Amino acid sequence: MAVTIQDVAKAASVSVATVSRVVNNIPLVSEDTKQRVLAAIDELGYEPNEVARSLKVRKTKTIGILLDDITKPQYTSISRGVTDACWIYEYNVILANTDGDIEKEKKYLKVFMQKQCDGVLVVNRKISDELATQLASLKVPVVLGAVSDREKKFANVSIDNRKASFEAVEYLHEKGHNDIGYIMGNREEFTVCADREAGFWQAVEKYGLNAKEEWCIESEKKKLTEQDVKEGYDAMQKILDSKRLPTAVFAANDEIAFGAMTCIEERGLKVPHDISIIGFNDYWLSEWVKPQITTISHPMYDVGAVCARLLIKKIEDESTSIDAEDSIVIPHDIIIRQTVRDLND
Amino acid sequence: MAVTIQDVAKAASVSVATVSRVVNNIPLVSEDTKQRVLAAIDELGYEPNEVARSLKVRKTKTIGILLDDITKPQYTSISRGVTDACWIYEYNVILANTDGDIEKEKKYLKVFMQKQCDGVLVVNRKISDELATQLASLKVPVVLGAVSDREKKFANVSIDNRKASFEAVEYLHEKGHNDIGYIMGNREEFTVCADREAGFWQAVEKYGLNAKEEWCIESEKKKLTEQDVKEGYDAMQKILDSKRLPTAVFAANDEIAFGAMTCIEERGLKVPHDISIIGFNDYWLSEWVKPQITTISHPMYDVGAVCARLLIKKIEDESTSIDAEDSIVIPHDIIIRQTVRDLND
DNA sequence: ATGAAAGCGCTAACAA
DNA sequence: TTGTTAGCGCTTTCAT
Repeated sequence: MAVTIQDVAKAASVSVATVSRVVNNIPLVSEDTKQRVLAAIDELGYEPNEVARSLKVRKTKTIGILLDDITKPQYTSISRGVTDACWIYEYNVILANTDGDIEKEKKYLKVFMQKQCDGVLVVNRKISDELATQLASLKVPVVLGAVSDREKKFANVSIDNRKASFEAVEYLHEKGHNDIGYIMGNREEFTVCADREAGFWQAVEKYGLNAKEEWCIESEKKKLTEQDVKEGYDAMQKILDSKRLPTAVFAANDEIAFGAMTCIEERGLKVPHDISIIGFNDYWLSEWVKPQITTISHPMYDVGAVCARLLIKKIEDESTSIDAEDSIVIPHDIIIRQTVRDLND
Repeated sequence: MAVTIQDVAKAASVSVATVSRVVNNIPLVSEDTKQRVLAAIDELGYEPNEVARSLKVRKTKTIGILLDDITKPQYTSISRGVTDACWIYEYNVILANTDGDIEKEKKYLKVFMQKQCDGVLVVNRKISDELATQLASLKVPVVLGAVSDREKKFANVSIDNRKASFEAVEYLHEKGHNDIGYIMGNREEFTVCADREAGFWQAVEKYGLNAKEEWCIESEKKKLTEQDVKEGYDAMQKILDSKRLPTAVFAANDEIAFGAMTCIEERGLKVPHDISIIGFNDYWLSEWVKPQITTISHPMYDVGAVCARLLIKKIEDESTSIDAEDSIVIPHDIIIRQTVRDLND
């Protein structure tokens, strides 16, 4: 049987109220009794029972995080950012992998509520309408990480994917590329892909680029578990089968870019001599493969940390405004390495 | 104000005890009242307050997991295995990244206890004596994942690292390699490295191999955040600077192997023609780089899942035996690919 | 400055 | 089969 506040009170010959005061650093306790209580706490090895405290104060100092799959590098970094920020504010995080399965999402959300989480973070490939409905019905703050809902009802923190990919294509254009393609994840399933695709087409239009249909491959894949590298490899096969080739291809992420490059080399072509590649996310691998991949940075750790901070702020401010006005945009960068050839030379 | 069991009782015109019975599926409730209660629950949207329940039953159905850094691929997979297993048994996991910092470890352990976690999982590069002391003083079950403590006091689940690396070297020997080296993580800081090194020397001794001192590089690095690839690259530089070269090098993990291979190629040598490489862990990358890396599989997902299962078993069995008798060994395999040359041909 | 006491939402004897 | 009631360990008025 663990030692309780009662035991401490008895040992220090004070009331439980007094012990509670010293534990919570509430003034109004004479230095003398405070020391007596502290001594008793120390001697008995008393640890406050957070469960009892939570029940009383109706706050658990824990947040739930709904995550597609922590195994995907992007999500891993985000989760690290989240836990680090929570560590600072003394919150705990309950982790839930859902694989984008709405049933799991609902179940976990229910658990979060039963466990009286103070808020929930969602880091998903996309926010389905059904999930949005669920989230809207919660009585605690919600923040989305690296994703946004269709209706923009929830606060989210993310980079500007549309703008970033616009800039990537603009960069390609500056380097003299006018025949370009892309390899994208499934637009319906991955919100970031829809955004990145939009930016792509926006740049194509603005600069009058030539993006033939057979150079633009959108993945069918729905599941997150399939290997992105393989996907990039397969997509590039298709692109290389077309009669004319693009001079550059924009990949939705670096793993896809890597797979695409592998395919290109296997077919006896050279990157960037024959085809230029630009990736996305700046995965550590990109610096180590040959040639090093030119890409867009995506500071996921920051996304996670800012996410958590925003959520905690909402929790503690009791500001019930669960709308996108609080959304935060994290800056990105273009990382120039070796996979884009300058055609102007 | 959330709806409580009281509200439901009132709405269904029964006592709270009855409501509690139907919520917890305790028989002895007439079908008739049961339906009335269920209807009331449904209508009011009642969700049981787990915090109150936990306080009463002295079980929280949550476990704490102390993790070095979830960002490292090995640990990521383990954590996924853990959460998946917990999902099945309806446990929740509170995640703590400690970076191997004893202060953080102590702090988090304290939090785990205050939150009344039912058990704790430790997935660290090593169990320091101080951490072992802390763990031993807990009144809840402890299980170690992919690591063991010096005194083997705690149950752990892991592959047999010593045996696996013995087999790796044995394989090298079978292929005609007698001049071999290794690139290892710091033995003091990483328990697996100490084990893998032991297996290495055991094989060297058994087969009378030649493992020159300058071919055996042990990393100085203490921090987990430094890039393994870079480490492998730098270590290989040193090896290639020696007067005579080994015919094969055993790398402590695939990232190190990859870095080493990069270095070898940059110096104008070929893998496996000039130097063979064998890695460890079977990281996804190994199948995609050229040449594909021969390696030892390390099913971390399984380690995590089994870990969690064992911990939950201990929790629910109330079996207070916190000793290594419960330890579980996960099987490994050697994955033959393209980086080991057969010198017998 | 300190204590008494009510109660957070739930479970589990015990009674009826 | 159902209800009454006493806590679980803590915080927080309200008295003193």
